[in-house]
Amino acid sequence: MGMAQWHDRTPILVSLIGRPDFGPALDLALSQVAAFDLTCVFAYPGEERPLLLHDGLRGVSSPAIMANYLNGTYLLDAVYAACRRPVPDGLYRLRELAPDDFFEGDYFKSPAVHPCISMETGTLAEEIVFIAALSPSTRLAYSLMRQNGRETFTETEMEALRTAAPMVTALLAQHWRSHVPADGAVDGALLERAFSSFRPGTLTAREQTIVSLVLRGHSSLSIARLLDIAEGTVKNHRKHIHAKLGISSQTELFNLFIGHLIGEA
Amino acid sequence: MGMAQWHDRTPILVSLIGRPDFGPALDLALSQVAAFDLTCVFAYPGEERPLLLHDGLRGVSSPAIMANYLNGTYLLDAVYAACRRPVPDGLYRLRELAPDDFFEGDYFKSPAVHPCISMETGTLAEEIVFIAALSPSTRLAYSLMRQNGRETFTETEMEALRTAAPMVTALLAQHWRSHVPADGAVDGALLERAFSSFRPGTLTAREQTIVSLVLRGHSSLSIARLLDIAEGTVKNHRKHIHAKLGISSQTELFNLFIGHLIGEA
DNA sequence: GCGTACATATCCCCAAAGGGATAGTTTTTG
DNA sequence: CAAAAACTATCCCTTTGGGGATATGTACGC
Repeated sequence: MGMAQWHDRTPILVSLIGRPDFGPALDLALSQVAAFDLTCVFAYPGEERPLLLHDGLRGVSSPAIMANYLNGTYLLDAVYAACRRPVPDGLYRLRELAPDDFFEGDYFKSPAVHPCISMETGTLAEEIVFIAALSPSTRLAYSLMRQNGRETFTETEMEALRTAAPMVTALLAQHWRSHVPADGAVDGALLERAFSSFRPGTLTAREQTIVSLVLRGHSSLSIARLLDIAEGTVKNHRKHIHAKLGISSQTELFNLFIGHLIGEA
Repeated sequence: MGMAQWHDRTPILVSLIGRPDFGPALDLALSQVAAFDLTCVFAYPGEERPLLLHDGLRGVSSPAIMANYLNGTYLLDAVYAACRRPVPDGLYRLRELAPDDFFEGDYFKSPAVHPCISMETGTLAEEIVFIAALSPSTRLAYSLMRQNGRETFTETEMEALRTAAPMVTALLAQHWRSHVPADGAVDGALLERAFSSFRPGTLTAREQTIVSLVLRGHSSLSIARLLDIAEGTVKNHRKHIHAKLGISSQTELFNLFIGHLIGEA
């Protein structure tokens, strides 16, 4: 069954946390426990679009299909639904996660939506997935797939993979934690407090509003639309802000703010 | 023997990497494999003074003795010598590491130098130590100690601990890597640490260099002059960085980094 | 009433960043 | 050794930001 080999390899996986070859190494180590053909890791952060964190699809899924999936068809994915439900950390068969009629529906059969299932070379024998929580609202999904013509995973294999699951989910979370935007951190209370304690008195209320929007990543045009004023007005405000703070670029503004954040800590 | 319990607990240890309760949890998990009374983790970075990273000494070592050790008597320590030699990662008995006359020398017998050995309550039955490399010149040492009146570690216990050693050393390195100033980093400031822990694995070394310069406020031209490459090359790197991080502007890069800073706190 | 500060808005010009495409050289890695 | 990845470089074109100058409306206080 290969559990001994699995235990032998886990220390190596731990040492590869945070390194670029972690994904391939995880594939390799798990292949000692049970055979599979394709893998991938997606993050489903909050209500945002998924991120492809690891691509073990061997080029079977075209870039166009992947782009489709990331742009919207993921909403129809049973794995996505499970991550939103959410389910506890562990190993799941796709058949368990999917509604009864899933495999009869348009999604599964469409050749243009799923990055893994619908490939030119045929259909999948089975997909199983490790699900790991990164935060209350973010889940990682590590899929193992068997291609057409092969058997489904036996219960013996599943049992061995289930034994490995606690380690797999812990590894997934540790390695990819820093690759996924933190839970609402960018508009969290911490950031709010940092904004309001940033140069109070020097800037007018309106200017503070504009600074906080700039720091959140908005362009002048985007700010103008948000506040329902002209783009030129926003640019003018930014000009005044720069003059007051004694800086001459957005970059310096970010630097001031980073210094402010660190100084507070 | 407890190897089954050990394997059960390692996933929890992995999930605690980077969290404050990792040290105690490691002590607890290893105590299932073999009994011991006291523990501690030191880092020996380059040629600098050691750092006490984990204190499982239960107050047996006085602050004064610890200060002495950190200030200079560590130079006489056999564990320090082993880390400077250096020895390969693994588990060692202190008796193996020490020169033959070590236990007869002034160091071992002095009541004022060793943070663990010389305590009021008596002497040690034995000390064993896991040594893990953090970098070519930095080693971590995780000591397990049995107090007076107990037996030394049996060969059976040592064998069990040696089986666990690859995982233990990998865990040590991962958890405490960010606690020890990077190799040759002059100041190892907060900001430096934040830069180096920003999306590891996603970006190449060169790309990380460019990101850190951009975040410091440099323009493409300024970076080009600093690195003595063409401005277009810098712009190209930035293009690739944006693609990898899934963003499309400097502003978003700053946002990611601010989120990273806040997320770490 | 008048000055001041603030928010709004427009024009022009230049510097910088973003992005597609392509390609030669070096380094890493299997 | 051969393939892959990374680093280097250039061309061209669009979008965004930065800054000078200027102007109108509005709210507040003296």
